[in-house]
Parts: sequence; C-alpha cells; structure tokens
Amino acid sequence: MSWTDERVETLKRMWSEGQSASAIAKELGGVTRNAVIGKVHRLGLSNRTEEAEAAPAAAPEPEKKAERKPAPAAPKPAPQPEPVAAKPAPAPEEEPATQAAYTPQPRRSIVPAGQPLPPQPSANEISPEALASVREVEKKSRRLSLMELTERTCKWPIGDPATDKFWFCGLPSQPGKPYCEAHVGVAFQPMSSRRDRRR
DNA sequence: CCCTGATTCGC
DNA sequence: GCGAATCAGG
Repeated sequence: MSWTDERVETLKRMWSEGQSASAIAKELGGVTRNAVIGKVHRLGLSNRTEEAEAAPAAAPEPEKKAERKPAPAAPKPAPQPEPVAAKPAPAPEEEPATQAAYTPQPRRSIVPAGQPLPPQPSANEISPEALASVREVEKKSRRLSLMELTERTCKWPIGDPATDKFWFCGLPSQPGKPYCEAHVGVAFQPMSSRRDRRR
C-alpha cells in the first residue's frame, strides 16, 4: 500500500478528529499504526495542539519571513495547514444527569468511530435463559466508559444512556467480534431461533 | 496486559 | 519517503 492522496486525506481527517493511530491504520488497511504515526510526523501535522492560547503573550513565535508555499503548479483551493481553524472536536459527552431533571433525550447513537455496533438489549425477544445469563455477565462487567472501549473489549451497553448509570460491558471480546462471549450469544442469534418467536 | 504517540534508522 | 523496532509513557 502506498500513500495516495486519498489515503493521506483520510489520514489527515481522522487524525484531526482525534482518532488514534491504530484506529486510522485499521481504517486504511494495509498499514500499521507505526506507519500512520510515521506519516503523521512526516506530514508535520504531529501537534494536535493548536489553539488553547488565551495567554497574554501576543507573539508566541516570531517566525522568520512570512514565507508561504507559492503553490508551484496546482491552483488548488489551498488546503494549507490552517493556523487556528480546527476546533477541539466537541466530545459527544452526556451530562451526568444530576438524578433530578431527566430530559428525555433522543438517544443518539453513542459509539466511537467504528462502524458496527448499536445493539439494544432492551425490548428484545430473547430466551429467558439468555437474559439471565446476560444479567449475570453484567455483574462482572468492567463498566467501561465510551473512551475506554477498544477492539478487544465488549461493547455491549448496559444501563440507560440518558443517565449516569450507563457503561459498557468491557469484558474481553471474542476475536473479531464486538462483544464478549456471553453477549455475542444474545447479539448474534440464528435466524431460525429468532423467527417465529411469538409475541 | 492492554493501549497511546514519539523517535530512530536501515531501507 | 517509508515503516519496523524501539522507546516512553498511561
């Protein structure tokens, strides 16, 4: 794999979004996180640190001349490294909901950058045995927060996202699966047993 | 142990 | 320029 314009673009975008090098590498495919990090540095967009400059000191960097790329040939719209444009990416954080006001928020999908996910153990039609099993697992859950999830942690949501009583299972997930063994069981039910389940 | 980014350096 | 190996952390 080589760094085509498109791939570099994806890299830049994801990096600026705060995605981790490994996540980017996985997205791109064909490269390791090392490759991504190396590229990031070569591109000079290492510092994810831009803003955060409310300090009194005016000129933080009396740079030399105001040299700018004259853009030799390509009259591109100049996607140059904007000085202080990118915003810190408003984290999709939910207010802890001070057990008082319970604003029925239209639960938006709360999920990293991954593509799969949003299950919803709620109003499902699962066998009582399976449910009991899940309950049992929930007691052992690591209660991870969104930020703590990785490719190897179970992403089964537990609790109500609208309250602070919400977390993810977090137990070791099955290789290649988003959930732990127990949750894989209830998440991926064969059509056969699923069908015909009377209401 | 899982993960993160940073750096080095042979290619 | 590239990225594996390595380093330095959390």
